[in-house]
Parts: sequence; structure tokens; C-alpha cells
Amino acid sequence: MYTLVARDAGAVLLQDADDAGVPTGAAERLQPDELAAAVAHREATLSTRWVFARATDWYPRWLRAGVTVARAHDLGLSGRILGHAQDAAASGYAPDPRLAPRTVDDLDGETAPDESQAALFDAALGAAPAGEQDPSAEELIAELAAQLDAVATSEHPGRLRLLLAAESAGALAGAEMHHAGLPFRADLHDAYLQRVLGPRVPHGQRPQKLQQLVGVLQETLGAPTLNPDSPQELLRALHRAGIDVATTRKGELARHSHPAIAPLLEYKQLSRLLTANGWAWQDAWVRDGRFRPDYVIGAVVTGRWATSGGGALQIPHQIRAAAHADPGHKLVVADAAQLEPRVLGAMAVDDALAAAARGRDLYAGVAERGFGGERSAAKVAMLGAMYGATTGEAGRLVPQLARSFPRAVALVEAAARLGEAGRPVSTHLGRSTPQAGPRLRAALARGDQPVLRAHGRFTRNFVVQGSAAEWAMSWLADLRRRLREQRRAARLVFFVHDELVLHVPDDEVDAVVAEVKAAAAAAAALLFGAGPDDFPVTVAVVDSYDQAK
DNA sequence: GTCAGGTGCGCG
DNA sequence: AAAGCGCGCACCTGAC
Repeated sequence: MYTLVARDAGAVLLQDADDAGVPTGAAERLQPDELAAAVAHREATLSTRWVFARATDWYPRWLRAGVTVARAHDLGLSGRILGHAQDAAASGYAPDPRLAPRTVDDLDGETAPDESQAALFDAALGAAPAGEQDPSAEELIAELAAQLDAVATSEHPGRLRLLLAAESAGALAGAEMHHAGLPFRADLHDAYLQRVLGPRVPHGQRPQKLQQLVGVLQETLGAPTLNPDSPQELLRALHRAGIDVATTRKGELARHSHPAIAPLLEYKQLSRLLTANGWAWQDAWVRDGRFRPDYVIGAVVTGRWATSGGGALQIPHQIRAAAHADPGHKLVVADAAQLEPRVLGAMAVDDALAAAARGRDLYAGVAERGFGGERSAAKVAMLGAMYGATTGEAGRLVPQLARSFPRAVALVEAAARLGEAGRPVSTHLGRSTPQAGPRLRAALARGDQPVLRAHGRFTRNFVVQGSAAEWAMSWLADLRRRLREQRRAARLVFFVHDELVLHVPDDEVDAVVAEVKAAAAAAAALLFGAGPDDFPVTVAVVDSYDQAK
């Protein structure tokens, strides 16, 4: 069954509905201060799926009030998927534009998710900001019914049902991970910054070490006023010093030998640390020993999550030692090993690839069957096939891969050909690429090959990256369910594409590790009917994040 | 002063 | 080394 949550003139309506979205009984009308208890009661006594226009408008406040729920249906996230889904095209379903999910851009300009704004609304648990033109309860019920109908009449109802459930569970899990936060020791981070940059200085000033490097660069390049942050100035200075580079990228710089190169590379690295993950970053994003990024569910076209603020998906290895478990706790860091090529093999029903990879390092297995045991060649070939490499070593090796694993390679080649023709492609569970935009339509009209080939590389990768995201979301959702059912104190605290971090009391570590692996096996079985050895996860039990892999 | 686009680099 | 996919963010730059 479903329970729909809707705002109604300062109050909140809870409306139960059956599995087709048809209302059962009268709506319950609650004042905001009654909502937490009512939700907790229903959650404890019924097996229902909570229906939100957008979970992100409600659930963070529920969490702050101590209320959690097991299952959800997010109409905005689901509508976006169904609106594009080729498998559901026959239903004619089109999402209500008022339900459009947030994107990373929508959050631009908002400051760090401090709790002051949250506090304003805590008193009124149901009164989310904005939303004058939000759909009414009746409209939301109609939207739910339309979505369920689009799924039921689709080509693969079971798959779309899984996809929407996983996406909606992700919305709950993302809010919960923000609420829990990644344990992060500001003192360790600060000590590291001081060690490599020098004492803290006000924002906008160069710390001692950077200032010193600028002096060295100005001297060795003979450019007394050089600002190395300006690519134009830097490029001119390099040319004057006889260093013939086309760009100022570190990879190109590293190929030259000149006294200025080493200090320049060091400057770039430290400057990056200061601006991306320095003291300003810590002030903005680390509070009370936790790093709390905003997860934006499904914000990447492929279905991957994005984050807004804090660059959470790019925490450099350099500072991961500061992500440190509380006393009496461990971090359990789990990583799905070589997820994308495994997903490709499973989707393509390429039994040779599955057999080569089963229960072991995938690239080693592939290397044995077609690359004379040379793992690095197997890896380059596999990545080249998934990304659409045409030149160099990768371009040469892909055909070799195709001889041993024809089905897997044929799947990505077919996706590329469809993309080049401007046709949509879909993931395993049925997320489809968006409709062709003006740029692609123009390229199709005038036969602009470079643009069409680029789009083919996008669709080629979309089917793999998107299906891998579905596997990862199923893993996350199943693990979350297990931890709830076992009433664990362990918390999911961080997620990045194919990797999970949990904060776990010492006495739960062994049990939680087992559940992490069991959830991966469940995801493999659910999505592909595959066995646990087909999707192995590596698990590290550590005090700090840097100790994992 | 604001804004969009480019560059560069971190992550998977 | 980079290549071939997907991102977010800081900074610079030129246009207004």
C-alpha cells in the first residue's frame, strides 16, 4: 500500500491508497506538530510506502524530529525517469512539471546547509518552504496512479518497478547520510594543512609555503611579477624560459625538465589543496565533527548521484586521514570491485566474461583469455570499449577484446551506433537517455560527424555507467533495509558511485561486514540473477578513510 | 559591479 | 602519458 503526504493550507494530509494508487478511506488531516507521531505510528503498524512529491522537501525534517521510514515513492524522481523511459513510452505518461526534481544548479547560490534555516521550519514539521503552486493532494494521487499505470503497462514492469524503488530509497538514504554525516576530525585536517601549507592565513592570502614557491617561480622563470594562478601569464613565462608547452596542465609540464617545473607542480598541488579543501572548505562544510554534503539523487544523466557543495564526490586521498571514526567505532569501507565491466558482462549475458571474472580480479581473468596474461593491456582494452577509445593503444586493443568477449563488446557498440543516429538508449532497468536537444538535432541535420561520434561515446558509456549506478543503488537500498530490520546502531555515512562508508560501533563490525556482502549478493541476484562471486565487494575495516585501499 | 565560458584538477 | 565516459568547484578572463 501507499501513504501519500501532502500539504493542505498549513496542515498536512495523510492519504492511504491501494497498490494501484486508488485512495482507501478518508484522508487524515494533521497539524504540523502532530505529524511526527502519526508517521511513526503508521510506520510501526502498517507496511506502507510513503509517497512524496519530493522526499527532499520533507524527509530531512522528519529525520531531525527522529522519524525514519523504510520505503518511499518519490513522485518527482520517478516522474523524471518515466517521462523519458522508452519502455513506458506507450503509456503517453508525461510528468507534472511542478514535480521536477532539484538539480545541482537549482542549489547554486545556497550557502552551506547550516541548521539555521532548518531550525525555522523544525517547529512546523510539515510546512516546507516555497511551494505555493505545489500540486494538491488530489493531483498528487492522480500523479501516483498515472505513474503506476505507466509502469504496469510498460515493456518490463518488474524492472521499472525496481528502478523507481531504488531511486526512491536513494532519496531516503541520501537524506539519512546527510543527517548522519561522515565523521571528520577538523583538528587532524587543520594539522595537515599547517604541515604542508604553513600557519593558517585569512582567506584570499597565500600561506607561507605557497608564497615561498611563488618567489622561487618568479626567480627561476625570470618573471618578477608572475601570478602562477593565471594560465595566460604562466604560459607566457614558460615560453620565455624556453619551456615549449601548449597548456599548463601538470601532465604536460611533467614531461619537461627545467628548474621551474618541480616547484610549479608543487605550487599547483598545494594551491589546489588550499582552494578546494583548505580552511575555507572546512569552515563551510565541517560542523560538529561531521562532513555533511548534500546528495542530489539521480542528478547525473546516467542516474549517478551528484552532490552540491563541498565537492563530496572528490574528497582527495590527501585529506582522507581526517575522516576518522569516533572512539569505540570503525569505518567500514566497501567497494564494488570493477563494477562497470561486471555489469556490462551481466547485461550482455556474456558468459565468457562472467566466467573469466568470477570470484577474482576481472582484469586478470580477462588478461588470461585474450591478452597473454597481460593485465594492464586487458584493462586498457576494457576501458577503451566502455568509453569509446578509437586511437592509441586502447583503440588497437578493443578488437582483440571483441574476439574473446563478443557479446559484451557488441552491446556497447550497438549503444554507440544508436547514439550516433540520434536514437535513445536505456540502462538495464530502463532509464533512458534524454530526448535529443537542439545541439544534437543540428548535428544530425548537417551530418556533423565529430559531434555525432561524441554523442555515440556518451550513449555507449551511458548504458554501462547507468546500469552500474542501478546495481549500486540496489546494493545501498538492500543494505539500508538490513540495518533497519536488525536495528543496528551502524550508520551509512558516505556514498560515492560504487563505494560505501559506514560508521559502525566496534561490537557490530563483524555483523555489518557480513551484511554489506550479503546486500551485494542480493543486488546481483535481483538485477541479473547473478551469483555472489559475480559481483565481489572489497571491505576494509579501518579507523580512518585513508587506510582503505 | 555581475555573468558566462574556459581552464585545470580532484573523484569514480 | 594520455586516451575514452561522467561529474563539481575555484579561479581567471573577457564581455557587459
